[in-house]
Amino acid sequence: MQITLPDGSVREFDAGATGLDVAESIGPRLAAAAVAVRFNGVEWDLTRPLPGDGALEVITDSSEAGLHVIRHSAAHILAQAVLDLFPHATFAIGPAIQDGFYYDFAVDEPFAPDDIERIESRMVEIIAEDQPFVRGEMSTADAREIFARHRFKVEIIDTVDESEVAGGDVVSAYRNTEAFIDLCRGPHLPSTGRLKAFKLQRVAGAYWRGDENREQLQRIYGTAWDSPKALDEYLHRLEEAERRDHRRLGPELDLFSFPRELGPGLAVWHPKGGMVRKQIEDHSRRMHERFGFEFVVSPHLARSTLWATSGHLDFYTENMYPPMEMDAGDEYRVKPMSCPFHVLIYKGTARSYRDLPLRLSELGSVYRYERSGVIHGLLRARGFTQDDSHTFCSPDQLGDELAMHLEFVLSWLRDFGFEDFEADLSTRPEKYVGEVDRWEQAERQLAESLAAAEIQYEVAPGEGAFYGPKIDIHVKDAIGRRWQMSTIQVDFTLPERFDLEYTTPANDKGRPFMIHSAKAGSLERFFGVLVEHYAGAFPMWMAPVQVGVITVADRHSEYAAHAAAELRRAGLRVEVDDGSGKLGEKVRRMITQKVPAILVVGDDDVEHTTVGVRLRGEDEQRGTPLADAVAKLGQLAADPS
RNA sequence: GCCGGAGUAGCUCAGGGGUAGAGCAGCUCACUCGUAAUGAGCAGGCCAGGGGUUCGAAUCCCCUCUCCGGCUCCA
Repeated sequence: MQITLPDGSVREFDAGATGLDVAESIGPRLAAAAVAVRFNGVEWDLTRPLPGDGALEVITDSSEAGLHVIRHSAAHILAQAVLDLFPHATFAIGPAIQDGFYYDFAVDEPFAPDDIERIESRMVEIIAEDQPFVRGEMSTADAREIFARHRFKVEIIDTVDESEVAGGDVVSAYRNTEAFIDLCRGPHLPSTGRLKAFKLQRVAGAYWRGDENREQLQRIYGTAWDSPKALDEYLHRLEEAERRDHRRLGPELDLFSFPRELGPGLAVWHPKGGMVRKQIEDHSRRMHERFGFEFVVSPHLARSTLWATSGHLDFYTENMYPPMEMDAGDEYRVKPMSCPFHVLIYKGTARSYRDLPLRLSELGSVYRYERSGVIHGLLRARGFTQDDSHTFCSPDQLGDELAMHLEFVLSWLRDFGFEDFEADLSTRPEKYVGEVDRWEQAERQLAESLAAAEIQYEVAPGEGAFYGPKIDIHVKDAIGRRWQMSTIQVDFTLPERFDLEYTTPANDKGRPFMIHSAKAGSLERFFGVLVEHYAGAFPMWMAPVQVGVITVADRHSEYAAHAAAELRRAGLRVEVDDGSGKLGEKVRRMITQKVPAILVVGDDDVEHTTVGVRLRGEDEQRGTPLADAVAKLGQLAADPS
């Protein structure tokens, strides 16, 4: 048979040749790294005979697809180990995921930490035995018999049966011992011995099929890589992420805290964190002003009837704090969003097309009753402040407005050191409100604005909110993690619900579009991500203390105060340490507090009106004239505007 | 909310039925020093909260709260 290789060449192989045979014919190194192949676009086991002529690509162990194969195989070995050690256990599903894999089990008793060690040891034995993964196909009827004891597998077989896919009554399974077989589409490693680096990480509860009304299973998470080195690097990345964790750096750098007395998810910002927040807020206001927004302010409470009109009581109640009964029949709710207030500002006057677009912006503090298990530091709090804006525009303005909002968001994110963006365009879901042609206009114009901004994006069909399509912008942080903060959403509902109108040039009544947009998302989450992105070492313009002045000895205090005054006059935030500690200790404190610029003053400096300058990550420069240092630091501390 | 783990000084942690320990941070004193930890002393705790078992509980048991890892959800 004839196999076309990735380089376009065609080679002749005997019937029944496998992907491994083809890989070996190309070269031994490739064959050693191969974990599977892609045959005519379909992933295929390395040792499975190829069915005839076709194009073949080799999937190597370090590629994304290869790691997927490795992790999926690791999941099978995990299941085998668990079924060996826990005869009453039954297994559900075990996919490969980002960086690893998991498998879900139903067991009599939840796994204990030392169970995980035993399971890991058993996996090591299975790997040492180098059992082959043997693929087989069977009818769903036979599969039902083989897996009769495993109720979740039977349920999976049932859904295969119900599906309309061609050949839907045949399933594949992989067997690596007489005792262990698992339903699986594949492909897998040729044998268990090819799993070279894995580690079980933790156990957690997880609902069967992700449905909280169904049985909760025990999920074991693990990670697997193509080599011990890659595994080590991954574990190091995890440690690095832990070191940057904003919940750890927050208290260390005295930025914020979550006093128990306040309740879960409610933070207080300390002076240092508050100073950084002020920089973010100031920048937000500058940017909003530049992009043509006006500033509004709304209260934290409103009558429940407002939330009934807006629809929040229908679709958002479980996230709202319970009502406060005032006088008879007068009930209030704390706001979970600012939109209805801005809508009322729009509605406060008869609007003409000449008023549009009307762009309203607010740093609006909102409170959402998040379920206790989901709270996560500043990244998911119960009280937070959104840099919220609502733009009201006519249909013909929508395209330009969306493009402007996207430009705003991208420019905002770049100012905070994010360069790598991806967007999701979420389109009309099954349950939606509004007219289809408005949806289509909005979706088309969102897509056009993304294309114009040259942002890579994916369409998430049906993932839009019921009230309109949206763009979510994801950024990649310094250690490669993705965060979603900014969002641009078109809304058809609120203008309807509040019956918003404007008078058109033809003296008709038009209904405006409404665009919700948050650039930072919430100041809390944005700040939390920034802390982790910068590992607490904020760029100078944001740093709570921009310059630390340190004395060599007590007799330099007066000169240090003079230098500090000069720096403050230049607009810099300065902290002086003229304590009696040793110089090294004082420098160390400034460095661990991530102060970006350190000035040291001693005898020479007093004599020559100079300072020793030490910038973050650079060597010290002694004898810099004070005036030069002030000028230079002033420049370095300039904000992005 | 659910499953699992954990709460001992401001922080990081040791102790594990017989009356509370270290390092760092803090305070005081000495030292006056040129770029990542000077020395000594002092102070600091209802061992998360409540209930139980016991002659005796930080320690064992039960309940609650909070935090951590997930599930679900999300700015």
